[in-house]
Parts: sequence; structure tokens; C-alpha cells
Amino acid sequence: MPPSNESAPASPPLKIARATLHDRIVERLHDMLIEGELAPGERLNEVALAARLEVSRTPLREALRVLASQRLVTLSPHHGAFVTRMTRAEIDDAFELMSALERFSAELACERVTESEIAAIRAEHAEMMAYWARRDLPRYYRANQRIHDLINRAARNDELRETYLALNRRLHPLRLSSNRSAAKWQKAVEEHEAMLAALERRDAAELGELMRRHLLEKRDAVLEGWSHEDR
Amino acid sequence: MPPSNESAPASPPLKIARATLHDRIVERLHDMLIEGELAPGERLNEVALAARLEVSRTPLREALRVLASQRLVTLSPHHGAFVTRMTRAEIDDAFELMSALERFSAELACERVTESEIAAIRAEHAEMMAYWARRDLPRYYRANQRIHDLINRAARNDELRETYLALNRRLHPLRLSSNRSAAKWQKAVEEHEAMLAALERRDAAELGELMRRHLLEKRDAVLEGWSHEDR
DNA sequence: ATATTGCGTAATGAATGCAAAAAACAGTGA
DNA sequence: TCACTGTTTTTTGCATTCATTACGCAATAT
Repeated sequence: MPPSNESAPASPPLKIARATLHDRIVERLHDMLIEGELAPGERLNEVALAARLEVSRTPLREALRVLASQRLVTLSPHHGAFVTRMTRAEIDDAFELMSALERFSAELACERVTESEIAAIRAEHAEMMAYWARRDLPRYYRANQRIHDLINRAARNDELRETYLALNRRLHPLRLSSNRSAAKWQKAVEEHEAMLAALERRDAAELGELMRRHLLEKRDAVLEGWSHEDR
Repeated sequence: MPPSNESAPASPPLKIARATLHDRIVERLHDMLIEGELAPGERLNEVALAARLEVSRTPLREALRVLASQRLVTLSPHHGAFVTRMTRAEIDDAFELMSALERFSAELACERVTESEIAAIRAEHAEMMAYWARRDLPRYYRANQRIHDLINRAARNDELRETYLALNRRLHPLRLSSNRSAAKWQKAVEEHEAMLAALERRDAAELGELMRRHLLEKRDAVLEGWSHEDR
């Protein structure tokens, strides 16, 4: 036995572990939040939710703690869990941070993207344009998300991607209040054209700046719709 | 009763809620991780930890789930909880992301920092230089952290700050493997001088680039020490 | 001697029970 | 009618208990 082995701490096994119940509950609640099945500000009663999901309170509570640490739900001791309702300042900050993540993702992607990845992005872009021509907003939105995720993957930084996705999940409920005017949508489409061109030229500074500004405009569009909807 | 009230969801009370047990356990484990009381890779036995903290397993498990969602511990179903040991690739990615957060924080700070905040940073900088002169690495390190946090606060973006702090916590255990050579330390000090000067000029591009490069050099220093320590 | 299989033990996953805190309600008084 | 207060009820926080899975060790066969 080598002496170094004595102080070597145990490590987690690498094998695929099948999901536990509370992990699946986290997934399920994620979906329910994304689908809007649970509205911002809504109270989450533990026994009612547990009954609805057909689980006991224990794994549900563990899941709620996890979602709370991701700020998707807000816990108030002895009062209960609520679907997080972001304030104006939080939305502002979140989009601002998102603009930085997008810029950085764009810069890294320009350095690291492969030809086949660009081809995939180009294809997805074409599909998105088709949805735009048909004014199919839901599908346009999903194609849009896929493009951003492809760029994120091309950046080859899992930490960045995880952070991006986590923030994106939090902002997801706000997506409905943007792109409602045809003019804004038109502008967003043009920006995407420019972004694709910059990526093909691998112009990091240009693409980074385009994506940063794109996000800030999205923020403005969201805040515009937000001000006369909630709060 | 106004009709709008019917669909209005309840909101969490705004009052200060005193910490629950599992929140305090999260805090305590945070501290233990920061202090190095729990080493990376170490296994966390639920009953042993519960006994040590004098709590039952339920709130401890909730705390472990929270820490796992922050990637400070790794859960392996039916195997247990382990203090997360970052791989080389994860460290690489994390520092790269950190460099982007620092750059953005620097850029925002240049736009938004007040004179009194600059004064506070200048004072903390002077204190840090004193620790450097005495070769007091622990205190130097803490002063360094405070400076970065002051810049972060000056950026006026809580989302950014939270993200920064969360990532910083994960990288904290690695701090020991950097700044071991006097030359590198000297260089870091010089970079800090330049950063302070750029902040005083409110030169966003310059400060951003300085902080980005500063972080990337820190990454290299950490990875250098890392390669012949663990793994 | 080594590999393999089976069983016992220990650990985690999940459910239930109990106590405390907060919310809802009713009743009383002004 | 409104405000206040005492009580009831609901809901959360935590401990305990039960069930399931993984690990360790030994015995056996090759």
C-alpha cells in the first residue's frame, strides 16, 4: 500500500447515478416555473404541492431549498415558499449581467468556434428567420434560445454556460413582455443577421459588442412592458 | 372587494425573518469549507456531521442540498456527500469566467464609483501595501478580497456581486497555491497599483483589461501549484 | 492464491409524527 | 362600523422512524 493513499480522501464514484426523488422534483418544479404553471409571487403550500406531485414533504422541502438557492423561489421562514417575483432593480441588474455573459461568450466563441459549429448556427439562424417570416413567435423564441446556446457551447466554458443558463431560467418568465412591437422584432432580427456575420468573420470585439447591446435592448423592451403590467 | 384582488397572488412578508436552523447550517458549513476544516474530496457522513453540529439529519440534509446546488459539495445518490474537488478544466473555466466578471465589474465601477468610495479603496489599498511590506500573506489576502468587493459594490449590480461571490467561494480553497513566489507577488502588487490608478482616472477600458489579465495570471499561478499537488 | 458470491452492517432516501409559530377567525367593546 | 383581543386552525420546522441501497468481509470454488 503506498503511503500517500492513507491520507487520500475518498472521492465520489464516477458511475451514472439514477436520479433521486428530490432531484426529479427540482426538475419538475423547474418545468412548472418555465411553463408558467406557477406564477411569480404565487405561494407554494408544502402539503398541497406534495399532494399534487404525489410525494412526501421531505423531498419537496429539499427541492424548495435548492430552488431557493437558485433564487427561483423565495423562502420566508414560518411563512412559506413563494415563486420569486423580481423587482425592477433586480431585472435591471440581471439583464446587465447577462449582457456581460453574452459578450464574453461571444468573444470566446470567436476564438474557439469550429466550421461545423458555425454551419449549425447558420442553419438554426435560417430556421429562426423562417419562423420570423411566419410571425411564429414561440418557435422563433425557441430557435433564438438554441442559437444563443450554440454560441455558448462554442465558447467552451462550462462554468460560463451554467451561469448563463441559471440566469436565463430566472429571466424566462419575463420573455412574454418583449418583442411585442413589430418594429422591435424587426430590429432584433437585423441584429441577429449582424451577429451571424461577425461570428463568421470571427470578429470577437464586434460580436461581443453586438451581443451586449442586443441584450441591453432586450432589457429595455422587457422593462417597458413590465412597468405597466406588474407592480 | 376589488376584482383584481381575487387573482392577486400573496407575496412574502417583508419583515426580517430570523434564520432557521438549516440556514445556519449552510452558514456553518460555508465557514468550515472556507476555513479548510473540510478538505476537498472529503466525505461528509450525515450522522457524524449531524452529531458534530448537534442537529438532526433533516436540516443538515437540506443544507447539503443547497451547498450542492452551489457546487460546493457534490452529491452522489446512495453514496453520500463529498466536498467538491474541482478538476483542472473546471478551475480553468472558473477563472476565465471570473476574469469576465472582474472586467465587467471594473467597467461598471468606473462609471458609477463615488469619490468617497475611491477614497475607501485607496485606504484599503494602502493597508494592503503595508501587509505586503511585512510579508503578511493572510492579511494581504483579506485586504485584497476587500478591495475587490469594494469595486464590486461600486459597480452597483447585486446580481453581478452575488455571482462573483458565489464563484469566489468555490475558488477559495485554491488560494493557497498562488502567490508563493516573491516575483509573482511583486507583479501582483504592481498590477494593483495600476488598477488603482486606472480607477482614479475612471478609465473603464483600461481597468477592465487590467483586472481581466490580473485574474488570468492568478489562474496560471494557481494551476502551476495545482499540477504537482493534487491529481 | 485469486476471484467470486453471499450475507451482515452501515449509510442514505423518504415518510411520518410532533411541536412551535403564524394566520385566520370570532367575539367583545367602544 | 371599526378596532382589538383571545382562541382556533393551519402551516411550517425539525426529529424520529422505516425502507432501500451500497459497502465490507468472509467463505467457497476455481
